[in-house]
Amino acid sequence: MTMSNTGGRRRAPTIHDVAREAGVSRGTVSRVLNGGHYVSPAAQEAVNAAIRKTGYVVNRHARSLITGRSDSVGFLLTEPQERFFEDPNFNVLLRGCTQALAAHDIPLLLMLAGTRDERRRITRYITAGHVDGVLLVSSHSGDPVAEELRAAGVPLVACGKPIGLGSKVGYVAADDRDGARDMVRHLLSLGRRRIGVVTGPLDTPGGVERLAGYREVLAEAGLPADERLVVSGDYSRASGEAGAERLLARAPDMDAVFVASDLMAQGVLAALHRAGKRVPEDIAVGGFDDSPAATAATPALTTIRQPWDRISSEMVRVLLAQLGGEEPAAVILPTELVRRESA
Amino acid sequence: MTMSNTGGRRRAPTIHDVAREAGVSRGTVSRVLNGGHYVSPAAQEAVNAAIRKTGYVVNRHARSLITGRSDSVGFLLTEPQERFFEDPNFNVLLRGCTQALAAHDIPLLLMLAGTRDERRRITRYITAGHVDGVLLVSSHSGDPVAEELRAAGVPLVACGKPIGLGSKVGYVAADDRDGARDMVRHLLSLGRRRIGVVTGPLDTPGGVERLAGYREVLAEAGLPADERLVVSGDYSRASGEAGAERLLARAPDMDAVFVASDLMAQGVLAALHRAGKRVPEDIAVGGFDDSPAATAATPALTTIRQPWDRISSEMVRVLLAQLGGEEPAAVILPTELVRRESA
DNA sequence: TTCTCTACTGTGAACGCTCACAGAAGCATG
DNA sequence: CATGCTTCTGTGAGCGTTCACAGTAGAGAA
Repeated sequence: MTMSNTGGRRRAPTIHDVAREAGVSRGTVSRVLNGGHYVSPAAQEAVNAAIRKTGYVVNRHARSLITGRSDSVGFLLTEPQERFFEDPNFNVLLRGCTQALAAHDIPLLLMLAGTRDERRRITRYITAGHVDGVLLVSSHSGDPVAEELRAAGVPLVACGKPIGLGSKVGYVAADDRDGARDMVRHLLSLGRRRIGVVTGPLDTPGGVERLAGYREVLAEAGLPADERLVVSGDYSRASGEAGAERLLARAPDMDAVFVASDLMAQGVLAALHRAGKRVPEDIAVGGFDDSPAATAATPALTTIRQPWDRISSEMVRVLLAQLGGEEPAAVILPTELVRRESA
Repeated sequence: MTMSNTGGRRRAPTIHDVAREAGVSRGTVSRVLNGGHYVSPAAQEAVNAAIRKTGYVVNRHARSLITGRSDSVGFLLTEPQERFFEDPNFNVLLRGCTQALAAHDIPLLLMLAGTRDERRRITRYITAGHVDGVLLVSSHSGDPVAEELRAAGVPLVACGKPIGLGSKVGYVAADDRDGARDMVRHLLSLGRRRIGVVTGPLDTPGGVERLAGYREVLAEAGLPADERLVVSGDYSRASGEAGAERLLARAPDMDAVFVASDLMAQGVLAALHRAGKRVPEDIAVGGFDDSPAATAATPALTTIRQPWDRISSEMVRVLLAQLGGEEPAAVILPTELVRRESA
C-alpha cells in the first residue's frame, strides 16, 4: 500500500479532489458514485483509480442534506426493554436485521422507547427524517408510536402482525396459529388428552393466534373446551412458573401443557419440578420459539421453531422494497416442530 | 402521483421558518439551539415559542456537514456475533449504553464486524467520520480493528481491558481478579479443598485475571497448585460442559469448581448432573457474571455479580468525556459475591 | 461629550454533495 | 445542409446549518 495519514487528521478528500485527480468534473465523479450511468468507460476507470488513490469516502451528511434520504434505518423497541433483552429471540432478530442491512451498506440505529418521554423524543427524531424507515418490534396493540409513525407516512415494517393498524404497514410474522396446531397435534399423538395451555398476552397477535390454534385442534379432536386448562402469561419465565402453579391447582389431572414461549416453558418446568411431576412421563411440555432457552432447559424442550433468521431478512427486504416505492407487504413464514425430550 | 394530502410529507420547517416566525435572524435561532448564550430573554422566548409552533426539528445532516461532528456513536462488535448475542451480559450492556446515550440525545449505531470484509468496510465507515466515537466490545487481544481505530485517532472506549493496545484507549472493566478471589475464598470457607477451575479464553483479560485470582487465593491458603484442576473454555455453555467432563476425568476427588462465566457454569451443571454428582453436596459450583443464566440454572448459581449497568454507563461517560477533549480514562468497578444454591 | 466595554443581533460565506440543465460530440435521418 | 437523437460531460445553484465577523444599542467612565 502507499501513503498514509502521517500523524494528525488531515482534511478528508472530497469529491473535488477525486475529480481533479481523475481529470474530470465533480458531476462525473458523482455519477460514478451513483451507479455509473451515462459515464464513458474511460472516465469510469479514471474515477475509480482516483478514488482508490485518494482514499475517498463519500460524506453521507452532505449527500443526505441534498437527497433528503438518510440511508439508515431505525430498529425501534417500544416496550419496557427488559422483556426483549431477556428474550433470546430478540437477539437473533437484531443480529439478523443488522447483518441484512449491512449487506446493503445501511447502518442500523438502535432505538429504545420505554417511557412516555422517550417515545415522544424518538417519534420526533424519526418523523424529522433522520431515518428512512423503521423496523418495529412491539407486540402489544394500540401502540401510539406505531400509529403516529404510520400517520406520518414513515415506512414501517413490524415484527408480528400489528393489531389495530391499517393495511399501510408491512409486517413479517411466523405462522403462529399453524405452529400451535402442530404442537397440540403432537401432544395428542403422544396419547395426552388433558392438555393445558399457558398463553402469551392476549393483546398480542402471538398470544391470540397460538391460543386459537390450540382450541382448533382440541375441537377437531372432539375434546371438550375446559377453561380450567387455560391460563395466560406475559412471555416471562416468572409468568410461566405462576401459570403452571395455577394449572396444577385447577386441573391436577393435566397430562400435558402447551406453553406459548420457551422462556415461559422454563418457568413451567421449574414449577412442575417443584411439584414433584416428572417431565415428560407425568406431564409433557411443549414450548414455542426454539430459542436457546429450549436446549438450555432440563429436560430439553420440544418446541416450535420460529424461523427468526428468515424473519429478520424478510423484514429488511420488505422495508427496503417499501423505500423503493413498493406497497407494504405482509409475509407469513412457516414454523416447524422440533422434537426433543420434554414431549 | 397522489396529491399532497395533510398526512403526506410537507416540507419540513427550517431554521429560516423559525426565524421568520420569531421575528429574529437565523443566527439568533442557531444560538438558542446551541445553548442560548448571548441571547436576550425576549428573543430566547420568542424563538422557543416559534419552535413549538412550527414543530421545528434540527436537521442533523446540515449541522454535521458544517461541524464535522456526527453526534452519534458506534457500538462495535468485532467477533463472530453468536458468542455475544448468546450472552445475556451483552444484552444488558447494549441496553445500558443505548439508554445512557439517549439521555444525551445521541443515537447509537450498532455495528457487527464478524468477517474480514465487514471489518474493512466498517473501519472505513468509522474513520470517514460517520460516528464521533466507538464503544468497543471485543475481548480478544490483537484485534486489528481496535488497533486501526486507535491509530486513526478515533475516540474509543473498550469493555474490558484491551490487551496489547497502548494507553490511548479508554476502558471500563469489572475487577475480575478481585471477584475471582472472593469466589474462591467463599468456596474455601465452605470447607472445600479440591477446587477446580474452568477459565475463560486466556487471550482475554477476563480469562487471565480470573485465573490469577484463583491461583492467588489457593496459594495464600497454602494449597498446592494442581494443573489437573485447571481447564479453559471459551465462555460458551458447550465449553463448560466439556470442561467439567475433563475435570471429572482428571480429578475425580474434586469437591468444588469455580467457573469463569455463568453460561459455562450452566454447562458444568449439566455435565455434573449427567455424571451423577449432586450440587452443592458433592461438588460446589461458583459462577461469574450474575447473568440471567445464574437464576435460570438448577440449582440457582452462586456467582460474582459484575455491575453491567454501571459498566455501560461508565463506558458512555468516559467516551463522552473523551469527545469533550479529555484524556482516555481507565475505570475499574468492584464486583460482588451473590450467594444462591450452588455453593 | 466621547470613548470603551459588554451584551446582543444580523449577514455572508462556507460545509460536500446532488440535481437540473446546458452543451458537445458522434451518428443516423430528413 | 439542417435536424434530431443518444451518449456523455461540465457548471451553477442550493440543500439547512454553523461560524466568523461586523455591526448596534445601552451603560458606565473619563
